[in-house]
Amino acid sequence: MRYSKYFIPTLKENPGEAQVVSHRLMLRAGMISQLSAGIYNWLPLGLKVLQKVSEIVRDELNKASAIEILMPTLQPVELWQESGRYDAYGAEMLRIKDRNNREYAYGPTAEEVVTDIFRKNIRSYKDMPKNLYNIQWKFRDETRPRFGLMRGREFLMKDAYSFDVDYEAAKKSYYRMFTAYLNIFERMGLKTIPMQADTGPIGGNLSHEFIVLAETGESQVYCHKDFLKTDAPQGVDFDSDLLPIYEKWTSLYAATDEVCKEEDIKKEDIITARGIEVGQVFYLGKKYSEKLKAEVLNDKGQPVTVEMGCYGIGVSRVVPAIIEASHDEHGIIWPESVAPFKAVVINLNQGVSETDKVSEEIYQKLLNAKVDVLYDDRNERAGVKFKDNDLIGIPYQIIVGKKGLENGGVVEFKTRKTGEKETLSVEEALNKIIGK
RNA sequence: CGGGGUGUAGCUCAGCUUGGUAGAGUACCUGCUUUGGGAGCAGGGUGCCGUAGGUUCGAAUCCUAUCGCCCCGACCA
Repeated sequence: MRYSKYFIPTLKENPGEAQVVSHRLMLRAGMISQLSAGIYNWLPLGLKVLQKVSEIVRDELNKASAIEILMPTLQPVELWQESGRYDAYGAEMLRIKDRNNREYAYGPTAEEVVTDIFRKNIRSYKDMPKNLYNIQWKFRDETRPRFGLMRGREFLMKDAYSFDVDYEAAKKSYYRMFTAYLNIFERMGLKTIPMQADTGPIGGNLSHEFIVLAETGESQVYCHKDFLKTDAPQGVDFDSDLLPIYEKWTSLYAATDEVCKEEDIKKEDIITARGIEVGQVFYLGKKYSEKLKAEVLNDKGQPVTVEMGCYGIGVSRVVPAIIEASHDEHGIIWPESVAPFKAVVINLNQGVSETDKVSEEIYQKLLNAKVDVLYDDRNERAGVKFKDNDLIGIPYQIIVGKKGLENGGVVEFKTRKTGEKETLSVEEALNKIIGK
């Protein structure tokens, strides 16, 4: 992509409305712009990151045998009346009437709709288990939206729902999602810790919040220090017994400020940190299947009400969470897996035939190698280009300048994360990118 | 929803106390110079001073209402 033909409206100054670092940086990097309270436009750079995050979620869920569907944003309120949540959900649910005065909800979540899909299509235990998910815009009419996308009213959420014939099977579904979540966040370059969460009226202990550790996180969390050196499992066979993985990750202490106990957090090896919740897994039992009569016949030919679980990831919230966990005073530092571009070619002397020629050549070779590359071909001074590119945080910069070309035909290879600059030949610089 | 703040140029903000021609920096446009860390000089204002009433000879400024946005709290992916 040529920067001169693209659309990245960066800001030199901090917008007044943004207080938290991720919000400020997303606005300044031209990723998003605010349309209304808690409602944002996704500009090209922001959209690319959102898509990369979505793709990782999708890929890992598919590996765990979840099946993607797409449910509408608008849901007839009759389903909510049937589940009993029409009144319970309150003012957070945005209600809309159509021209025939029929009432709809802009879905804040989709238990009712997905259960309806299940009950209308699945009749036998032989067709179980099933895990259906979608990545769809949700709306919750928060009384006070804040922190940019971290707590907007409209947000992109991945919500998965498992259906099993009995509790034992439901637990296995839970472990599958639990394990998939470890992999998902690891791939995004995030240090995430599952923490025991409140299960409310359902009871039991099968609910975990996935908390990203970030110095500027919104809430105080406590966890065993060994979590810092625990890596997500690799190459998991999702048909195997996942209980050991689950136990490994839940045996160590981890709790948010809301649920922790005074005596626990004072123990040795427990560290204090800041965190952001990016996902939650939850065993639902028969809460919705009972109300909505989602039943199948078991192997004895008897009808049983199915066991459900729900599993959310705030996809649009993950983006600022990554920024909170990965930035410096110059701007964003994207982990490679979610970066809007893998590399940027910065031509410091646009219009000078030699630098134009070499920059163009590097750009074309990277394109040919299927590298998602940005070419900063703007007619701007070097300083502007350095500042903008550090701000938008693309992992690798290949800097092409007159000086280097005259001085042995070299370019600079800069790693955004470390700030390290290496002087390399064009060939070497290309290999650094293509080889990765 | 309780408490506080704020709305003036694309952005950051001054002007309001004490009413009298709409401002600065930056961005943007033109020209010349410059060209490796947000350049210099010269020229250009792009504005329903959130909106609606009111007071006044005269309102960005005072009064009333209303809307938007931000922050703290309660609440939450």
